[in-house]
Amino acid sequence: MRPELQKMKDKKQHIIETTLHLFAEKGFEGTSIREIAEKACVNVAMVNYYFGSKEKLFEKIIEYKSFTTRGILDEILNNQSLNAIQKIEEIIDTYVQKLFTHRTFHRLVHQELILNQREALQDSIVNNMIYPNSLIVKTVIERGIKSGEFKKVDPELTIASIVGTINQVLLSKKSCNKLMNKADDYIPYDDNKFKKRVSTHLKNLMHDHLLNK
Amino acid sequence: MRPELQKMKDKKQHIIETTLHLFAEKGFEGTSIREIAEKACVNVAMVNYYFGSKEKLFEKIIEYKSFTTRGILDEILNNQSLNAIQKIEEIIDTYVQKLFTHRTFHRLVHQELILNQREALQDSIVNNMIYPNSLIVKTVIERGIKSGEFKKVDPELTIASIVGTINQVLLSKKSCNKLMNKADDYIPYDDNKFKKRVSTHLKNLMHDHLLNK
DNA sequence: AAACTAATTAAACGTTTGTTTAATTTTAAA
DNA sequence: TTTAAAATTAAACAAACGTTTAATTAGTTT
Repeated sequence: MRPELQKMKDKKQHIIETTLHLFAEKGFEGTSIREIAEKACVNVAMVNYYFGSKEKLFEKIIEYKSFTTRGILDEILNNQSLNAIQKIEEIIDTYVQKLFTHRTFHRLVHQELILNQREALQDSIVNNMIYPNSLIVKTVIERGIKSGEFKKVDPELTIASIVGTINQVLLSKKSCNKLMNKADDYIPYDDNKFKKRVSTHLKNLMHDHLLNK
Repeated sequence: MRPELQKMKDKKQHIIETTLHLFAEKGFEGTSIREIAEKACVNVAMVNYYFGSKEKLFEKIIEYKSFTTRGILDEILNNQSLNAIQKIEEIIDTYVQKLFTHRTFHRLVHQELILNQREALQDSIVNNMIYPNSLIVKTVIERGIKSGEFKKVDPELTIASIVGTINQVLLSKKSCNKLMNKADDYIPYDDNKFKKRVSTHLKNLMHDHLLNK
């Protein structure tokens, strides 16, 4: 029973990965189960056999993928050897790294947030993914303000500026390339120099904005 | 023929407005023509009679709505009585005002950018809406740098920070309220105090980031 | 008032959708 | 090797989809 169960898990994961990319490219409603089955090389019925329904498959994707993206920020928050601005820098590096690497998943999450469908799923995204992370960053900023290391900024909107900048760049390859004066076929997200450029900009921005001078 | 044509135009506009909200809430594929017809109180066939197809209706919405959101930034750029940082402040006010007011439309645009469907439409959005505006802001920043009023920042990513911050807040009511510690039924986008808060934060951020001290 | 065009309708078109069924094959345990 | 459960399949399901048709009503022009 063991190796069989393993195979099933592989197949389930394979369907999840395939569907993630299809959903991110074409949207939930824009992707048919037959399309998923074809691209994942499984029978149409297998999707419902494994996941129950298209919507439950969606929820499984969010659940499965958000599990892999958690818990790194906590370490930064509690790292005693870093001062406030160093923590912010670490947070920026972490966000850039994570969001760039898992950009397909984050596109899907954004799609789901923008739409007013599937309220439970939206709640789960906000409460389990977005809010806990924001809270950690907010704590870092507020402690920095309290200790006098930071100016009295707007903590919540400062977070929005960090995450929003990255999201703006990840939004679409086409709009990113146009803004950056790159060729249409350039893939900025695989370019480490570009990643570095984004995190450098954000660190400069936060230095200017947060530090008392 | 005059009043009849007028009536038709009203009906077309009415369908456009109705569809805009449906598309923004449920997505293009998630909205059926029958739903549109019902909500707009017209016969199902009228949509195809007026617009030819669902996709052409989509293009008309983008075309119609982007026409109403153009040409304000040019005035700021060419206003001789403003210095560079004052122009940035005006740009921030304009962006906050415009994006908050037309947030339904901008959600739709973002959806379309995030998806890799309908390439022509995406091109049109990038080339006719996003790029021209970015170019103006970029020019303001670059002139500010040249004149010594601004530090040598990354112009493109500074734009991403301005627009990205606003978009982050506009992304979803739920995530915005959670981040801002507001009640679930609070509508931040209709609250002028919140609008003011966003533009104040952005002006502070840009002061810190751009100005030579 | 007649003639013509545009607007509107209900009904039907063929596809595609997500899902289910029932039969078959594969797999692991007895 | 038999047996029972799990995995896989092709086929079918009703419902919903975007779109078209053909008939009717409304409006304008002559």
